[in-house]
Amino acid sequence: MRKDIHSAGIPVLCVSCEARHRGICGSLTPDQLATLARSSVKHKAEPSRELVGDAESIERYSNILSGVVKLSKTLSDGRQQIVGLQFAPDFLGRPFRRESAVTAEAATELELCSFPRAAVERMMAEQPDLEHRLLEQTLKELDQARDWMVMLGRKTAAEKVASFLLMIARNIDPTADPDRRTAAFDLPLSRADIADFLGLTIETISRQLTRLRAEGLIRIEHNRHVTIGDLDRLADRAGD
Amino acid sequence: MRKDIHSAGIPVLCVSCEARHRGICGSLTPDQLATLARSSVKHKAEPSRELVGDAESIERYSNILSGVVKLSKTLSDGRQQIVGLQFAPDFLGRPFRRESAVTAEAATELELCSFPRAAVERMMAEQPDLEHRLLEQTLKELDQARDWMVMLGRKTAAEKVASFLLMIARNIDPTADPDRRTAAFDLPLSRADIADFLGLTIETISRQLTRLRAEGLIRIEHNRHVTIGDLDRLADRAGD
DNA sequence: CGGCGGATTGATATAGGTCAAAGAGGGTGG
DNA sequence: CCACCCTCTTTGACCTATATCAATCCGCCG
Repeated sequence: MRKDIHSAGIPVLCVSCEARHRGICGSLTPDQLATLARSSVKHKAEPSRELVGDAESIERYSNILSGVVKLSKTLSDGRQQIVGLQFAPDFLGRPFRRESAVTAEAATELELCSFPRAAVERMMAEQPDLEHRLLEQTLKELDQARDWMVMLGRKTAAEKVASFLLMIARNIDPTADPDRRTAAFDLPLSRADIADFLGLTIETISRQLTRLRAEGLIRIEHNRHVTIGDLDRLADRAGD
Repeated sequence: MRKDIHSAGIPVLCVSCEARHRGICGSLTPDQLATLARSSVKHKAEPSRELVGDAESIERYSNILSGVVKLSKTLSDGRQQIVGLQFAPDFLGRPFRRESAVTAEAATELELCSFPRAAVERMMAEQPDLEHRLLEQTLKELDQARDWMVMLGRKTAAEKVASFLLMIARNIDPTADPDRRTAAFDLPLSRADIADFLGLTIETISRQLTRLRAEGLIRIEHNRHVTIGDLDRLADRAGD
């Protein structure tokens, strides 16, 4: 019965949706949610599928329901840098701008719930709390971006890789116990992506990972599955 | 007479204030502006004066009226990275958090207009447009941070220095003609600061500057005053 | 079994860091 | 007014972390 009370008037599409609680949809009234749900559509995307191109006009915004999105920028000669990773239930898209400054690409299998730009903008105008949530997420992303700037500018390759593993562990280890000592997960990124994220080359990534493995700090199976035996010990290698 | 019409009801403190137009105060009604002005205070700060310490609680927010603020982070062993520069009429402070994640320090002579935290938060609650402006500024800062991540992760020392000079030129050259070919300004940062900003050492900064000078792309007088003869030619060196 | 896209490993090169020594102003006190 | 000093900057010589180039290797799919 409790379920009925709580989901009264909640669109079917949204009933079991994570974004309704921790995501931006949490700021909407049942009515608004219903309106938005009418023009929204859930869909999936395969790894490496490009969601929004650099300098491409933005016609849809999305919530990430599961998976990881990578945001990247490319210099004219092809050098690439990943400038953000987004996880469920983040909001994907750059409000108030006709075109994106980054390329958004599925890093893993992805489930998205997308809305037409106009619908989101209308909601934003009539529901200030939506803007508030967006501001909160944007501030969080800015804080993260600044942490990464320290990492990019001042950390050694070894520290970068350790920091990266910790960041992933915190964001996608399914065993979401906040004060655990251990973690295990599938890397959402290839070695090439990790390199583009850390500002290194794929060879350096590989060498640092083997070093950590040799020292018994991590285990790697099937190239992608990582187990961290002691998060604190790894954190000591992260530099900050 | 026009002046009278436009400044009707505008607090004396704010009449000639840039932040009332381009800054966040532009979102306030004359009434709200008056209320805020009552608890706000204009003041100055000398270069290298620390405004907000890392992990320090935030009691005041400010508008930057003139000068440059540097935001930095420091690793436990002292390595430092500048993660943001703010110029007039930016809003200074991290909303919705009891403590700052960065150290804010005056890079140059500074004029600030500060408000108690409570006053700003009250305004924010009653005037959604204020949050909107804040969101806009935060998104702008995020865009910048991402550009810098590309710079930190993927550009060479030469490209970093060129990018830095262009960034400063765009932000503080007083001759604010947008489609000019040339620029001149005083560097708001010492070589050490530039190094901390670009993730390099002060020696490398110095060498790259002398190289640019030797090639006739820039002139430097009194260590701080820089003249860029041809912005486009310098932009070719910036990499993107 | 062969081919193919990662990933690892090794040998070598180099951009930028480190260490050390001079300049270059610019303020201060005699 | 000059001599000294202090801080910032430049320049030079050398070193090292990471890039680059080049083989394998490994798992997987046809």
